[in-house]
Amino acid sequence: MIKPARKRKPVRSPTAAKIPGREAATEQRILAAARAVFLRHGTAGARMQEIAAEAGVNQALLHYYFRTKERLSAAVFQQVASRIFPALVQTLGAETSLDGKINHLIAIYLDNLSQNLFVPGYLISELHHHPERVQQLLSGAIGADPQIVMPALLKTLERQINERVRDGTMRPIKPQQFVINLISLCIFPFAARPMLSIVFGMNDAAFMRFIEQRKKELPEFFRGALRP
Amino acid sequence: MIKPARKRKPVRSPTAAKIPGREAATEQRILAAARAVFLRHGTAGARMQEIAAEAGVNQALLHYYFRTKERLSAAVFQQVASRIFPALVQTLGAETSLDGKINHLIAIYLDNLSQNLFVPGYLISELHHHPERVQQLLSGAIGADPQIVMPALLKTLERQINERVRDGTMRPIKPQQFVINLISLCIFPFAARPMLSIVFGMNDAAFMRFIEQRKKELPEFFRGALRP
DNA sequence: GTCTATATTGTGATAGAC
DNA sequence: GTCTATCACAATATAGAC
Repeated sequence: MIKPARKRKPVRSPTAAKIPGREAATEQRILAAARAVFLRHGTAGARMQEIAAEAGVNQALLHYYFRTKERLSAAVFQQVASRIFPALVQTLGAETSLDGKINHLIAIYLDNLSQNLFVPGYLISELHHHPERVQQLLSGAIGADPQIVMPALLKTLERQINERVRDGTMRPIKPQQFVINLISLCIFPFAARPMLSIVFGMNDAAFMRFIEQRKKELPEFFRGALRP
Repeated sequence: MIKPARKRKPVRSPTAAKIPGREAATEQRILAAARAVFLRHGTAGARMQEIAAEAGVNQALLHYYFRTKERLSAAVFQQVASRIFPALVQTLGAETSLDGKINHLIAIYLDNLSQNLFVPGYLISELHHHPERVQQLLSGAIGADPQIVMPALLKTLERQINERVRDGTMRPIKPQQFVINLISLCIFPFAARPMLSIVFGMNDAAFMRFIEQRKKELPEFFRGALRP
Protein backbone atom coordinates (compact mmCIF):
# COMPACT_ATOMS: atom_id res chain seq x y z
CA MET A 1 0.00 0.00 0.00
CA ILE A 2 1.27 3.44 -0.89
CA LYS A 3 1.50 5.81 1.99
CA PRO A 4 0.41 9.35 1.12
CA ALA A 5 3.17 11.84 1.78
CA ARG A 6 2.87 13.31 5.21
CA LYS A 7 1.59 16.85 5.16
CA ARG A 8 4.28 19.29 6.15
CA LYS A 9 3.90 22.33 8.25
CA PRO A 10 4.80 25.51 6.35
CA VAL A 11 8.18 26.90 7.30
CA ARG A 12 8.06 29.44 10.04
CA SER A 13 10.90 31.33 11.60
CA PRO A 14 9.94 32.17 15.15
CA THR A 15 13.57 32.83 15.88
CA ALA A 16 13.29 35.89 13.69
CA ALA A 17 10.48 37.38 15.76
CA LYS A 18 10.82 41.13 15.63
CA ILE A 19 9.51 41.95 19.08
CA PRO A 20 11.71 40.36 21.71
CA GLY A 21 9.42 39.54 24.58
CA ARG A 22 7.92 36.49 26.12
CA GLU A 23 8.40 34.51 22.89
CA ALA A 24 12.17 34.71 22.81
CA ALA A 25 12.32 33.86 26.49
CA THR A 26 10.19 30.81 25.85
CA GLU A 27 12.38 29.60 23.04
CA GLN A 28 15.41 29.95 25.28
CA ARG A 29 13.70 28.14 28.12
CA ILE A 30 12.90 25.28 25.79
CA LEU A 31 16.44 25.15 24.52
CA ALA A 32 17.84 25.13 28.04
CA ALA A 33 15.45 22.38 29.06
CA ALA A 34 16.30 20.37 25.95
CA ARG A 35 19.96 20.77 26.71
CA ALA A 36 19.53 19.40 30.21
CA VAL A 37 17.46 16.44 29.07
CA PHE A 38 19.54 15.55 26.02
CA LEU A 39 22.74 15.72 28.06
CA ARG A 40 21.36 13.31 30.62
CA HIS A 41 19.68 10.81 28.31
CA GLY A 42 21.21 11.33 24.90
CA THR A 43 19.27 12.07 21.74
CA ALA A 44 17.81 8.59 21.41
CA GLY A 45 16.91 8.24 25.09
CA ALA A 46 15.41 11.70 25.58
CA ARG A 47 11.65 12.24 25.50
CA MET A 48 9.96 15.34 24.17
CA GLN A 49 7.48 15.16 27.03
CA GLU A 50 10.27 15.38 29.60
CA ILE A 51 11.73 18.40 27.85
CA ALA A 52 8.35 20.11 27.80
CA ALA A 53 7.87 19.45 31.50
CA GLU A 54 11.34 20.72 32.34
CA ALA A 55 10.65 23.88 30.35
CA GLY A 56 7.26 24.32 32.00
CA VAL A 57 5.41 24.38 28.68
CA ASN A 58 3.31 22.12 26.56
CA GLN A 59 4.75 19.53 24.27
CA ALA A 60 3.13 21.11 21.23
CA LEU A 61 5.19 24.23 21.80
CA LEU A 62 8.39 22.33 21.27
CA HIS A 63 7.24 21.54 17.75
CA TYR A 64 6.10 25.08 17.21
CA TYR A 65 9.61 26.37 17.82
CA PHE A 66 11.79 23.54 16.57
CA ARG A 67 9.44 21.50 14.39
CA THR A 68 11.01 18.09 15.08
CA LYS A 69 12.97 16.31 17.77
CA GLU A 70 15.76 15.92 15.25
CA ARG A 71 16.11 19.67 14.82
CA LEU A 72 15.90 20.35 18.52
CA SER A 73 18.63 17.85 19.26
CA ALA A 74 20.76 19.33 16.49
CA ALA A 75 20.39 22.78 18.05
CA VAL A 76 21.51 21.43 21.41
CA PHE A 77 24.44 19.55 19.97
CA GLN A 78 25.71 22.55 18.10
CA GLN A 79 25.38 24.76 21.14
CA VAL A 80 27.32 22.34 23.31
CA ALA A 81 29.98 21.64 20.71
CA SER A 82 30.51 25.32 20.03
CA ARG A 83 31.50 25.83 23.66
CA ILE A 84 34.17 23.14 23.57
CA PHE A 85 35.92 23.01 20.24
CA PRO A 86 36.73 26.65 19.47
CA ALA A 87 38.77 26.87 22.67
CA LEU A 88 40.94 24.04 21.43
CA VAL A 89 41.54 25.61 18.04
CA GLN A 90 42.17 29.08 19.37
CA THR A 91 44.46 28.02 22.19
CA LEU A 92 46.63 25.66 20.18
CA GLY A 93 46.63 27.86 17.10
CA ALA A 94 47.74 31.01 18.91
CA GLU A 95 51.25 32.43 18.63
CA THR A 96 52.18 31.79 22.25
CA SER A 97 54.80 29.47 23.69
CA LEU A 98 54.20 25.75 23.77
CA ASP A 99 54.30 25.68 27.56
CA GLY A 100 51.83 28.53 27.65
CA LYS A 101 49.46 26.60 25.42
CA ILE A 102 49.69 23.53 27.60
CA ASN A 103 48.98 25.47 30.77
CA HIS A 104 46.16 27.40 29.20
CA LEU A 105 44.41 24.44 27.64
CA ILE A 106 44.53 22.39 30.83
CA ALA A 107 43.24 25.30 32.90
CA ILE A 108 40.46 26.16 30.47
CA TYR A 109 39.25 22.62 30.00
CA LEU A 110 39.35 21.46 33.59
CA ASP A 111 37.57 24.61 34.73
CA ASN A 112 34.99 24.52 32.00
CA LEU A 113 34.22 20.83 32.29
CA SER A 114 34.01 21.03 36.07
CA GLN A 115 30.97 23.20 35.54
CA ASN A 116 29.60 21.05 32.72
CA LEU A 117 30.18 17.56 34.00
CA PHE A 118 27.89 15.87 31.49
CA VAL A 119 29.32 17.46 28.37
CA PRO A 120 32.13 14.99 27.58
CA GLY A 121 29.95 11.92 28.04
CA TYR A 122 27.23 13.48 25.95
CA LEU A 123 29.53 14.51 23.11
CA ILE A 124 31.29 11.18 22.94
CA SER A 125 27.99 9.39 23.01
CA GLU A 126 26.47 11.48 20.22
CA LEU A 127 29.56 11.36 18.07
CA HIS A 128 29.73 7.63 18.53
CA HIS A 129 26.13 6.91 17.62
CA HIS A 130 25.67 9.44 14.82
CA PRO A 131 29.05 10.27 13.31
CA GLU A 132 27.51 11.00 9.91
CA ARG A 133 24.91 13.42 11.18
CA VAL A 134 27.42 15.13 13.37
CA GLN A 135 30.02 16.06 10.80
CA GLN A 136 28.26 19.16 9.52
CA LEU A 137 27.17 20.19 12.99
CA LEU A 138 30.75 20.08 14.16
CA SER A 139 31.85 22.26 11.27
CA GLY A 140 29.14 24.72 12.22
CA ALA A 141 30.22 24.68 15.84
CA ILE A 142 33.84 25.39 15.02
CA GLY A 143 32.77 28.07 12.58
CA ALA A 144 35.00 26.74 9.83
CA ASP A 145 35.78 23.50 8.07
CA PRO A 146 38.08 21.49 10.36
CA GLN A 147 39.72 20.00 7.29
CA ILE A 148 41.08 23.48 6.55
CA VAL A 149 41.78 24.73 10.06
CA MET A 150 43.39 21.71 11.64
CA PRO A 151 46.25 21.10 9.20
CA ALA A 152 47.37 24.70 9.68
CA LEU A 153 47.19 24.29 13.44
CA LEU A 154 49.21 21.09 13.31
CA LYS A 155 51.83 22.83 11.16
CA THR A 156 52.21 25.55 13.77
CA LEU A 157 52.61 23.01 16.53
CA GLU A 158 55.08 20.99 14.52
CA ARG A 159 57.23 24.08 14.01
CA GLN A 160 57.17 24.90 17.72
CA ILE A 161 58.01 21.33 18.66
CA ASN A 162 60.90 21.24 16.20
CA GLU A 163 62.35 24.42 17.65
CA ARG A 164 62.34 22.94 21.13
CA VAL A 165 63.81 19.69 19.87
CA ARG A 166 66.72 21.63 18.35
CA ASP A 167 67.13 23.46 21.68
CA GLY A 168 67.36 20.10 23.35
CA THR A 169 64.47 20.97 25.69
CA MET A 170 62.01 18.50 24.27
CA ARG A 171 62.06 15.16 22.54
CA PRO A 172 60.38 14.62 19.19
CA ILE A 173 56.67 13.93 19.06
CA LYS A 174 54.16 14.09 16.25
CA PRO A 175 51.80 17.05 16.68
CA GLN A 176 48.76 14.79 16.47
CA GLN A 177 50.03 12.62 19.30
CA PHE A 178 50.80 15.78 21.24
CA VAL A 179 47.29 17.13 20.90
CA ILE A 180 45.53 13.86 21.55
CA ASN A 181 47.63 13.08 24.62
CA LEU A 182 46.82 16.48 26.00
CA ILE A 183 43.07 16.35 25.50
CA SER A 184 42.92 12.71 26.58
CA LEU A 185 44.31 13.67 29.97
CA CYS A 186 41.92 16.61 30.25
CA ILE A 187 38.67 15.13 28.99
CA PHE A 188 38.70 11.42 29.73
CA PRO A 189 38.27 11.69 33.51
CA PHE A 190 35.00 13.55 32.93
CA ALA A 191 33.79 11.21 30.22
CA ALA A 192 34.51 8.23 32.44
CA ARG A 193 33.26 9.84 35.62
CA PRO A 194 30.40 7.40 36.20
CA MET A 195 32.88 4.56 35.93
CA LEU A 196 35.37 6.22 38.26
CA SER A 197 32.58 6.85 40.73
CA ILE A 198 31.84 3.15 40.87
CA VAL A 199 35.33 1.73 40.52
CA PHE A 200 37.08 4.12 42.90
CA GLY A 201 34.04 4.80 45.02
CA MET A 202 34.25 8.54 44.40
CA ASN A 203 31.23 10.62 45.27
CA ASP A 204 30.74 14.05 43.71
CA ALA A 205 32.82 15.88 46.28
CA ALA A 206 35.68 13.40 45.97
CA PHE A 207 35.61 13.77 42.22
CA MET A 208 35.86 17.53 42.46
CA ARG A 209 38.81 17.25 44.82
CA PHE A 210 40.39 14.87 42.36
CA ILE A 211 39.99 17.42 39.58
CA GLU A 212 41.35 20.24 41.72
CA GLN A 213 44.47 18.23 42.39
CA ARG A 214 44.70 17.48 38.70
CA LYS A 215 44.69 21.15 37.79
CA LYS A 216 47.91 21.53 39.75
CA GLU A 217 49.68 18.36 38.67
CA LEU A 218 48.73 17.88 35.05
CA PRO A 219 50.87 20.64 33.49
CA GLU A 220 53.99 19.31 35.16
CA PHE A 221 53.08 15.73 34.34
CA PHE A 222 52.60 16.56 30.69
CA ARG A 223 55.71 18.65 30.30
CA GLY A 224 57.67 15.93 32.07
CA ALA A 225 56.54 13.46 29.45
CA LEU A 226 58.04 15.64 26.75
CA ARG A 227 61.48 16.15 28.27
CA PRO A 228 64.35 14.66 26.28
CA MET B 1 -9.41 4.66 33.39
CA ILE B 2 -7.57 1.86 35.16
CA LYS B 3 -5.13 -0.03 33.06
CA PRO B 4 -5.23 -3.78 33.63
CA ALA B 5 -1.82 -5.16 34.51
CA ARG B 6 -0.03 -6.52 31.48
CA LYS B 7 0.02 -10.31 31.43
CA ARG B 8 3.50 -11.69 32.06
CA LYS B 9 5.10 -14.65 30.41
CA PRO B 10 5.98 -17.45 32.87
CA VAL B 11 9.67 -17.73 33.63
CA ARG B 12 11.57 -20.05 31.33
CA SER B 13 15.22 -20.88 31.31
CA PRO B 14 16.20 -21.71 27.75
CA THR B 15 19.80 -21.14 28.69
CA ALA B 16 19.63 -24.26 30.80
CA ALA B 17 18.57 -26.44 27.87
CA LYS B 18 19.96 -29.90 28.43
CA ILE B 19 20.59 -30.84 24.83
CA PRO B 20 23.11 -28.49 23.25
CA GLY B 21 22.16 -28.26 19.62
CA ARG B 22 20.65 -25.74 17.31
CA GLU B 23 19.10 -23.89 20.25
CA ALA B 24 22.36 -22.91 21.90
CA ALA B 25 23.76 -21.81 18.56
CA THR B 26 20.72 -19.61 18.03
CA GLU B 27 21.05 -18.00 21.41
CA GLN B 28 24.67 -17.21 20.66
CA ARG B 29 23.80 -15.81 17.26
CA ILE B 30 21.22 -13.55 18.85
CA LEU B 31 23.68 -12.40 21.46
CA ALA B 32 26.31 -11.66 18.86
CA ALA B 33 23.82 -9.73 16.76
CA ALA B 34 22.62 -7.82 19.80
CA ARG B 35 26.18 -6.97 20.66
CA ALA B 36 26.80 -5.54 17.21
CA VAL B 37 23.62 -3.48 17.19
CA PHE B 38 23.84 -2.22 20.76
CA LEU B 39 27.45 -1.20 20.25
CA ARG B 40 26.56 0.83 17.20
CA HIS B 41 23.37 2.47 18.42
CA GLY B 42 23.43 2.21 22.19
CA THR B 43 20.72 0.64 24.30
CA ALA B 44 18.20 3.42 23.75
CA GLY B 45 18.84 3.76 20.03
CA ALA B 46 18.89 0.06 19.20
CA ARG B 47 15.83 -1.65 17.73
CA MET B 48 14.86 -5.21 18.46
CA GLN B 49 13.88 -5.62 14.83
CA GLU B 50 17.38 -4.74 13.67
CA ILE B 51 18.89 -7.26 16.06
CA ALA B 52 16.53 -9.96 14.79
CA ALA B 53 17.43 -9.19 11.19
CA GLU B 54 21.16 -9.21 11.96
CA ALA B 55 20.76 -12.58 13.68
CA GLY B 56 18.70 -13.93 10.80
CA VAL B 57 15.78 -14.82 13.02
CA ASN B 58 12.39 -13.50 13.93
CA GLN B 59 11.82 -10.79 16.44
CA ALA B 60 9.68 -13.05 18.62
CA LEU B 61 12.66 -15.32 19.15
CA LEU B 62 14.56 -12.57 20.87
CA HIS B 63 11.88 -12.45 23.50
CA TYR B 64 11.81 -16.20 23.75
CA TYR B 65 15.46 -16.26 24.74
CA PHE B 66 15.90 -13.01 26.59
CA ARG B 67 12.36 -11.96 27.48
CA THR B 68 12.90 -8.20 27.32
CA LYS B 69 15.10 -5.70 25.57
CA GLU B 70 16.30 -4.65 29.00
CA ARG B 71 17.64 -8.11 29.78
CA LEU B 72 19.21 -8.52 26.38
CA SER B 73 21.03 -5.23 26.67
CA ALA B 74 22.18 -6.16 30.17
CA ALA B 75 23.63 -9.40 28.84
CA VAL B 76 25.52 -7.50 26.16
CA PHE B 77 26.82 -4.88 28.55
CA GLN B 78 28.09 -7.43 30.99
CA GLN B 79 29.79 -9.42 28.25
CA VAL B 80 31.54 -6.34 26.91
CA ALA B 81 32.52 -5.01 30.32
CA SER B 82 33.90 -8.36 31.43
CA ARG B 83 36.41 -8.25 28.59
CA ILE B 84 37.76 -4.84 29.58
CA PHE B 85 37.81 -4.38 33.31
CA PRO B 86 39.38 -7.59 34.63
CA ALA B 87 42.50 -6.91 32.58
CA LEU B 88 42.92 -3.62 34.40
CA VAL B 89 42.55 -5.15 37.83
CA GLN B 90 44.77 -8.14 37.13
CA THR B 91 47.53 -6.18 35.46
CA LEU B 92 47.78 -3.40 38.00
CA GLY B 93 47.21 -5.69 40.96
CA ALA B 94 49.95 -8.17 40.00
CA GLU B 95 53.27 -8.37 41.80
CA THR B 96 55.34 -7.20 38.84
CA SER B 97 57.41 -4.05 38.48
CA LEU B 98 55.72 -0.74 37.89
CA ASP B 99 57.36 -0.38 34.49
CA GLY B 100 56.22 -3.85 33.58
CA LYS B 101 52.66 -2.97 34.49
CA ILE B 102 52.75 0.16 32.38
CA ASN B 103 54.09 -1.67 29.35
CA HIS B 104 51.68 -4.53 29.76
CA LEU B 105 48.56 -2.42 30.23
CA ILE B 106 49.33 -0.23 27.24
CA ALA B 107 50.04 -3.23 25.03
CA ILE B 108 46.95 -5.13 26.15
CA TYR B 109 44.57 -2.22 25.82
CA LEU B 110 45.75 -0.84 22.51
CA ASP B 111 45.73 -4.30 20.98
CA ASN B 112 42.39 -5.25 22.38
CA LEU B 113 40.64 -2.01 21.54
CA SER B 114 42.09 -1.97 18.03
CA GLN B 115 39.99 -5.05 17.40
CA ASN B 116 36.96 -3.69 19.25
CA LEU B 117 36.84 -0.11 18.07
CA PHE B 118 33.31 0.56 19.27
CA VAL B 119 33.74 -0.70 22.81
CA PRO B 120 35.01 2.48 24.50
CA GLY B 121 32.35 4.70 22.97
CA TYR B 122 29.67 2.20 23.84
CA LEU B 123 30.80 1.76 27.46
CA ILE B 124 31.14 5.47 28.10
CA SER B 125 27.76 6.08 26.55
CA GLU B 126 26.01 3.41 28.61
CA LEU B 127 27.72 4.38 31.83
CA HIS B 128 26.83 7.98 31.20
CA HIS B 129 23.16 7.44 30.47
CA HIS B 130 22.43 4.66 32.98
CA PRO B 131 24.95 4.84 35.83
CA GLU B 132 22.48 3.42 38.31
CA ARG B 133 21.52 0.39 36.26
CA VAL B 134 25.10 -0.28 35.39
CA GLN B 135 26.58 -0.45 38.86
CA GLN B 136 25.64 -4.05 39.56
CA LEU B 137 26.47 -5.14 36.04
CA LEU B 138 29.95 -3.76 36.45
CA SER B 139 30.43 -5.65 39.70
CA GLY B 140 29.34 -8.79 37.90
CA ALA B 141 31.75 -8.13 35.05
CA ILE B 142 34.71 -7.64 37.37
CA GLY B 143 33.70 -10.70 39.31
CA ALA B 144 33.99 -8.95 42.64
CA ASP B 145 32.87 -5.79 44.35
CA PRO B 146 35.09 -2.97 43.08
CA GLN B 147 34.75 -1.27 46.43
CA ILE B 148 36.73 -4.15 47.91
CA VAL B 149 39.18 -4.85 45.12
CA MET B 150 40.22 -1.36 44.12
CA PRO B 151 41.44 -0.03 47.47
CA ALA B 152 43.79 -3.02 47.76
CA LEU B 153 45.05 -2.41 44.25
CA LEU B 154 45.65 1.25 44.98
CA LYS B 155 47.56 0.31 48.12
CA THR B 156 49.85 -1.93 46.11
CA LEU B 157 50.49 0.80 43.59
CA GLU B 158 51.13 3.34 46.29
CA ARG B 159 53.74 1.12 47.86
CA GLN B 160 55.49 0.60 44.53
CA ILE B 161 55.43 4.30 43.79
CA ASN B 162 56.83 5.15 47.20
CA GLU B 163 59.71 2.74 46.72
CA ARG B 164 60.63 4.38 43.45
CA VAL B 165 60.31 7.82 44.96
CA ARG B 166 62.78 6.85 47.67
CA ASP B 167 65.10 5.51 44.97
CA GLY B 168 64.87 8.88 43.30
CA THR B 169 63.70 7.27 40.05
CA MET B 170 60.20 8.69 40.15
CA ARG B 171 58.46 11.70 41.48
CA PRO B 172 55.46 11.43 43.79
CA ILE B 173 52.03 10.86 42.31
CA LYS B 174 48.78 9.66 43.84
CA PRO B 175 47.93 6.16 42.68
CA GLN B 176 44.51 7.28 41.48
CA GLN B 177 46.05 9.95 39.26
CA PHE B 178 48.54 7.36 38.07
CA VAL B 179 45.84 4.91 37.01
CA ILE B 180 43.57 7.47 35.45
CA ASN B 181 46.35 9.12 33.48
CA LEU B 182 47.35 5.75 32.13
CA ILE B 183 43.91 4.61 31.04
CA SER B 184 43.03 8.06 29.72
CA LEU B 185 45.93 7.87 27.29
CA CYS B 186 44.97 4.35 26.26
CA ILE B 187 41.21 4.58 25.95
CA PHE B 188 40.33 8.14 25.01
CA PRO B 189 41.61 8.02 21.42
CA PHE B 190 39.21 5.16 20.74
CA ALA B 191 36.29 6.78 22.52
CA ALA B 192 36.85 9.98 20.58
CA ARG B 193 37.63 8.28 17.30
CA PRO B 194 34.63 9.71 15.40
CA MET B 195 35.71 13.17 16.47
CA LEU B 196 39.33 12.57 15.51
CA SER B 197 38.20 11.24 12.16
CA ILE B 198 36.41 14.48 11.46
CA VAL B 199 38.79 16.94 13.12
CA PHE B 200 42.03 15.42 11.86
CA GLY B 201 40.55 13.98 8.70
CA MET B 202 41.65 10.46 9.62
CA ASN B 203 40.14 7.57 7.76
CA ASP B 204 40.19 4.07 9.24
CA ALA B 205 43.62 3.23 7.89
CA ALA B 206 45.11 6.47 9.17
CA PHE B 207 43.62 5.83 12.57
CA MET B 208 45.15 2.37 12.74
CA ARG B 209 48.55 3.78 11.78
CA PHE B 210 48.09 6.36 14.50
CA ILE B 211 47.46 3.62 17.05
CA GLU B 212 50.41 1.56 15.87
CA GLN B 213 52.68 4.53 16.41
CA ARG B 214 51.11 5.02 19.80
CA LYS B 215 51.93 1.50 20.88
CA LYS B 216 55.60 2.34 20.46
CA GLU B 217 55.62 5.83 21.95
CA LEU B 218 53.17 5.72 24.81
CA PRO B 219 55.25 3.69 27.32
CA GLU B 220 58.15 6.09 26.98
CA PHE B 221 55.84 9.10 27.09
CA PHE B 222 54.21 7.90 30.26
CA ARG B 223 57.40 6.93 32.07
CA GLY B 224 58.89 10.26 31.08
CA ALA B 225 56.04 12.03 32.82
CA LEU B 226 56.94 10.25 36.04
CA ARG B 227 60.66 10.99 36.11
CA PRO B 228 61.76 13.21 38.98
C1' DG C 1 2.05 32.06 21.22
C1' DT C 2 0.10 28.69 23.90
C1' DC C 3 -3.02 25.34 24.93
C1' DT C 4 -6.05 20.66 24.58
C1' DA C 5 -7.19 16.99 21.92
C1' DT C 6 -6.07 13.80 18.52
C1' DA C 7 -3.88 11.68 14.65
C1' DT C 8 -0.16 8.61 13.18
C1' DT C 9 3.49 5.91 13.46
C1' DG C 10 7.02 3.22 15.92
C1' DT C 11 8.25 -0.45 18.93
C1' DG C 12 8.39 -3.79 22.58
C1' DA C 13 5.94 -7.63 23.72
C1' DT C 14 2.52 -11.62 23.42
C1' DA C 15 -0.61 -15.33 21.52
C1' DG C 16 -0.97 -19.23 19.15
C1' DA C 17 -0.09 -22.21 14.95
C1' DC C 18 3.34 -25.33 13.35
C1' DG D 1 12.21 -23.76 18.85
C1' DT D 2 10.62 -20.92 15.38
C1' DC D 3 7.37 -18.62 12.89
C1' DT D 4 3.22 -15.16 11.56
C1' DA D 5 -0.01 -12.15 13.14
C1' DT D 6 -1.35 -9.00 16.32
C1' DC D 7 -1.75 -6.29 20.55
C1' DA D 8 -0.89 -2.48 23.64
C1' DC D 9 1.26 1.39 24.52
C1' DA D 10 4.76 4.92 23.95
C1' DA D 11 6.23 8.80 21.42
C1' DT D 12 6.42 12.13 17.75
C1' DA D 13 3.82 15.15 15.38
C1' DT D 14 -0.39 17.87 13.85
C1' DA D 15 -5.02 20.29 13.97
C1' DG D 16 -7.53 23.70 15.65
C1' DA D 17 -9.54 26.46 19.56
C1' DC D 18 -8.33 30.42 22.29
